[in-house]
Amino acid sequence: MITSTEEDYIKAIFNISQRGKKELVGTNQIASQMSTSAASVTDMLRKLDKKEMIIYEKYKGVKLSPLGTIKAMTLLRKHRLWESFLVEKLGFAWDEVHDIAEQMEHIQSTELVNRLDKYLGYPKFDPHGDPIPDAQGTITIRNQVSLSSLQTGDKGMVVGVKKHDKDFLNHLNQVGINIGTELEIILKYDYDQSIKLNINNSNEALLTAAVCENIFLKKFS
Amino acid sequence: MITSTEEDYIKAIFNISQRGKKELVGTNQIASQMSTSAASVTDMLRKLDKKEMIIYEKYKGVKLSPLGTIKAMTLLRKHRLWESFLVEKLGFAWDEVHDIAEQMEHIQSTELVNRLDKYLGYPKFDPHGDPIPDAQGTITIRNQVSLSSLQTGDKGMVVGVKKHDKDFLNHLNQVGINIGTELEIILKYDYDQSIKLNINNSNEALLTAAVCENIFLKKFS
DNA sequence: AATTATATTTAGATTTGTCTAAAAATAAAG
DNA sequence: CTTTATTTTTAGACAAATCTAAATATAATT
Repeated sequence: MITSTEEDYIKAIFNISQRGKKELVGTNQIASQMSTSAASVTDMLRKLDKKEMIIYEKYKGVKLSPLGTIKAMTLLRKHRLWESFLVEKLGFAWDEVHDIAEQMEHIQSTELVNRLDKYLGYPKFDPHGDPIPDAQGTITIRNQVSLSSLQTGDKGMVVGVKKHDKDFLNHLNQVGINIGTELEIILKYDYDQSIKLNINNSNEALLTAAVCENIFLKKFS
Repeated sequence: MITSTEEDYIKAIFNISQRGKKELVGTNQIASQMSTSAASVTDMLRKLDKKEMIIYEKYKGVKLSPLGTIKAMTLLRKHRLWESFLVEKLGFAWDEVHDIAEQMEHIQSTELVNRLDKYLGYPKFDPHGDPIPDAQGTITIRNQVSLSSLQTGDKGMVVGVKKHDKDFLNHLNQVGINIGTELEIILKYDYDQSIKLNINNSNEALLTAAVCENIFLKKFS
């Protein structure tokens, strides 16, 4: 059996290796991601290595084993399906569901996850636009670009966000940006890469480069 | 904060005190209910006493404090709402949901529970016929009698069961008994109190006294 | 009331996950 | 190619929840 804590480490390793370019993940990276000490991480890496969830080489770093990767995909699947449930069925806002889903993803029952998936109509993306792995662990890749990469005159529709914390999502709510929102770049300032844009053909807004980096769009060709 | 383990102890104490006549619950009772040692129970009782969840007197026994009672009702509410969700929305059978709900009841979020309650239409009883406490902890009492107490000729409708384990519920499935099933006592044998009955005005079945004890009915006057 | 039986608690040890501080290995800089 | 800085691991300790075995308290029985 895998404990809830072990699952959290697997998830952290997966997340870090997704966003970084490097093959191996470092002890300190995991420690800061999980707000714990490097020593605790080392202890856990030993344990996960013995359980064959990771490939671990002292002082070098760590990566998920095939078994660990499957575990990570299952956790991602559960997390994103529960987020979808909370938003679609219970009416939560997209900035309220992360912490609850964080608890629900640890519930052990394959049957439960698969029935939930069916009940939700086999969604391909969660409320933040992240792809939901299917029962086989397969993910639907979408043709998306960062808002940062668009230029003056470009148009597109918001399909996802990179950050999931309350503060960031709340800011988007205030500006009027959501999944499905249509954007048109009125002007991109060379000075600081901030972007003035038109939202759903009505409001205007100015976004900093830091915000733009975290918004994904499907570009209208 | 209350840990998941502490919650399990609170639930056990509540359950034992419900089914027994005595005011105080003993250490050994809790130990056997939770499949653990008496020594572990003593340790935990100290802890729960310090947290003012229980009233504990060495060698005498234990009972829930007002705070502990509220905790127990909340857990019951969560457990039964999740069981309802699993059966009503995800299509699980009533004998498959206990273990999953046992995990889900530990999820911390009052908002989640209340939204779930609303989503389910504020049900008063769960799939086993047990009453679901509302947000204030109030329980709807139902006018029910044990099948054991009925006599030849009596009629009634099944509204609940006392045992929730898979084997027992599976047996009822096989016999054709469910919540809502109508029963008529054809004959109650004096010898061993076993009962021959008619199910939904069609099939016949013979139930032992041990089984009858665990079935609750609303008696037709 | 003394003795036996049962129930409960204490003592001491174990496991899991965590910590701080110190040591060792690797990477970076001169 | 040393020296310095950074990263990682080890050593030792702690809190939570558990265990077994031994001691103590309560209940039951003669």
